[in-house]
Amino acid sequence: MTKSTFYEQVYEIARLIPKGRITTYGAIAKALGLAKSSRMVGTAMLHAHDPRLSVPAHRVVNRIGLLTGKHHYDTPTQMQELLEAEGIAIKDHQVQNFKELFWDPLIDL
DNA sequence: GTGTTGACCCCAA
DNA sequence: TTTGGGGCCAACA
Repeated sequence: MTKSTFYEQVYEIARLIPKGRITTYGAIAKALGLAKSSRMVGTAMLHAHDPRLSVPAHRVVNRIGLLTGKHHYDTPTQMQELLEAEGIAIKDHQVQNFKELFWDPLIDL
């Protein structure tokens, strides 16, 4: 944990996201003590495309539940498909019932 | 060692 | 109410 980079920390939190739930970049950043640097979380997710990391990046959205990162997937619809496969409804690239599906990493801690 | 970039967030007009 | 701009910090060239 001492030598792990900031990205590793983000991946760790992301892996804790329960199936069928989602969280936000800001929530993860805050959990790491960098509430003002939520951008780093998104950047970390960009590197999370590696399957070995087992990071459910599709469960991470911005604060309004918008699938901002879908454009970085193989196909623009893949992120939405993955979320819908877990029972999360998507409409206009936005997560429906976002408030209910939202999972705060701080709670798990 | 310096500068640019970025899957964001918050505040002020 | 909507829109615009600043900030923040780590990784990369």
